[in-house]
Amino acid sequence: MKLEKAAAQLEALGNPTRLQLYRILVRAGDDGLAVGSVQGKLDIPSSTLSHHLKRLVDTGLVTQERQATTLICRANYPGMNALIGYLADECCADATCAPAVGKALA
Amino acid sequence: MKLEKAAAQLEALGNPTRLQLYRILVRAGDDGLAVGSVQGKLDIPSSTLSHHLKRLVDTGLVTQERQATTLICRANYPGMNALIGYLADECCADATCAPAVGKALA
DNA sequence: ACTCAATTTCGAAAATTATGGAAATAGTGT
DNA sequence: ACACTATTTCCATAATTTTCGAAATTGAGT
Repeated sequence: MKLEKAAAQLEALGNPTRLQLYRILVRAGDDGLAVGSVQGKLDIPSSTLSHHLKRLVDTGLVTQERQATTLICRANYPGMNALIGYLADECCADATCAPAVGKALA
Repeated sequence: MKLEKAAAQLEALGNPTRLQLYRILVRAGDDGLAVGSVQGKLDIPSSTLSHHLKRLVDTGLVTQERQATTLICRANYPGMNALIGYLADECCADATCAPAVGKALA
């Protein structure tokens, strides 16, 4: 993973609304969630939500799939895993940070 | 870790210059690096660097320690580990993403 | 073609961030 | 106190991000 891409993903997650949005999608699991359903949970105008969602999609952290008129959104786990891997690599490049990663695994 | 704090840390890392800066500090290891040395590696004005550095310190990703006139900066591994743990927890809350975390461990 | 529902794009205002030169500060030695 | 170096703060400007109402679009059904 290139630094530029990692930075873009980190920036995408580095906004409380978007991080919350991402959390909601993670918790929705493989079924995903329609944009409208997410809007109900976040209670923000649809155009604002659409912009945030686009950011997450553009950076590869969320995928979308059409089902009739609704758009199903899903957290893109491989994308997140790549990011976590990048951070862990950066972090572990010189020091031992296995404990925390181990905790995440458990 | 609270969502707000995680978002602040992610935002701090979500800027190419700051991510690069953090990388440099990680690679410097436990000895840390003086602000001036970092400046030499990044080649940006000192005031700009100081602003970015402050962001990383404020969010708990970097620590500083005075040594005579120079300020030694160090990557704060526990801070990063907590962030990685948070992301992993969010990610793993509903799906299995052990493979990537395992990879980070290896 | 028309209508309805879901979602995005447009356009514009407010807020925040990024950048860096110049001045101020802090620390050490003389 | 003075000089010197390292770093930060002050200040302003440019750029980007956030926000959201209104209009446009997309897709399905009639």
